[in-house]
Amino acid sequence: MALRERGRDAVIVNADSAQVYSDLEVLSARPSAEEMGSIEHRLFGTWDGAVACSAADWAAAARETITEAHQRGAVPILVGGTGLYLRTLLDGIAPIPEIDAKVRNEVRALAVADAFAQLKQADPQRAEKLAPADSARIARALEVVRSTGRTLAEWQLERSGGISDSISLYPAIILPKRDLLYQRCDQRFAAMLERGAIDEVATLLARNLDPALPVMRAIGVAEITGYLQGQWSLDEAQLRGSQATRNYAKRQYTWFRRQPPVDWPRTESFTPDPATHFETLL
RNA sequence: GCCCGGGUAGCUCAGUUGGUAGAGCACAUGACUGAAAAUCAUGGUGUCGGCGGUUCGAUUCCGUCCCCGGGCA
Repeated sequence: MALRERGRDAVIVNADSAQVYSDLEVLSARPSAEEMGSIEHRLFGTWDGAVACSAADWAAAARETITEAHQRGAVPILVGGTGLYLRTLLDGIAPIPEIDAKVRNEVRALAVADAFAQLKQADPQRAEKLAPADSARIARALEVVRSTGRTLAEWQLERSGGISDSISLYPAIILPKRDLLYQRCDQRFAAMLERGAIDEVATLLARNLDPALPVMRAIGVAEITGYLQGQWSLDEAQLRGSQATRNYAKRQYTWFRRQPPVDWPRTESFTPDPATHFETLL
C-alpha cells in the first residue's frame, strides 16, 4: 500500500513468539491474507506447534530473512513484541550448544525447590542471583551446567550472532496510555472469540501436544480449554482471557520501556505514522 | 412478620478466646541471556455495615437499626 508507492519493497518480518506458530492464527492475532495484501510477510506461522521455537532459533531465521531482503534491495521491517527475540537478533546471545534432551527432561521434571537446591550445588553463583521460586531460570541454569559442564556465566562471557553492528536500525517503541491499552486488550480477546478462537483451541487440543510447549501456553489456550472442558462458562473464559492479555501487556510495556536503549524513540500512538518513522527508508 | 446465615482491602474470603487485621486475585512498580504470550520480585490505613451500651480499651461481647442470601409463614 503506502509503503509500496515509495519505490522500494518492504518485507514485514515477524518478531512475535506466538505468531511464529501455524496453529495460532486467531489466538496470536496473526495478520490475515487481506491484511498482508501484496506486501511480503515472513516468519508468520512458520513453526509447527509441536516444535518449540527458541529466541536463538528465531534470531537465526530472522537474520537469514533480513540478509536475503537486503540482497535484493528490499527493506525489512521487524514487527512484534517479543523483547528477548529482538535483543537476541540485535545483540547476539551466548553460544550455548543444544541441551541434551535427557538432561532437559530430568531438570524440568524437578520441583522448583529441588531444582534450586541442586543449582546451589552445581552453580552457586547463579543460584545466588535467582529467586527460589523462579522456576524457568533455575531450570535453564541447571540444564546448562549439567548438559555442557560449564555454567551460564561462563558461557555468557561470549555473545554471538548479533547483527546490530552491520545494519542501520530505525526503531520505534509504542507505549500507549494504560487505560487505552487495557481497553484494547479487552476488545482484542473478544474479537478473537468471534473470529474462531474456540475452534482453533479445539483443533490444537486434538493434537495432544505436550502441555509445556509454547503453543500450549499462548494466552487464551488455557482460558478457552477450561470452557471447552466445562470447567467454566464462555463469559468466564472471556474474562480470564482479557485479564491474561492485560497482564501480559503490562509485562511487555515494562520491557520495552526499560530494556531498549534510551535513545530509541517512544510514541503513545497505536498507529505511528509510517512517514515519520520509515519515509527515509523507502 | 418470624427463624437461620452473612455484611472485614477494588473482588473472593480468612481472622481477632476484647489490645484497631491478613491471604489470593486485581492494581502499581520493577527484573529479564536460548520453550519469554514464559518465569519471577517488591508494594496492604481498610469509618472490620450504622448507632448506642458494657469495658482502661470493642472490628471482636450485648442491644438496636439497615442491607444481602436462604427458609418458614
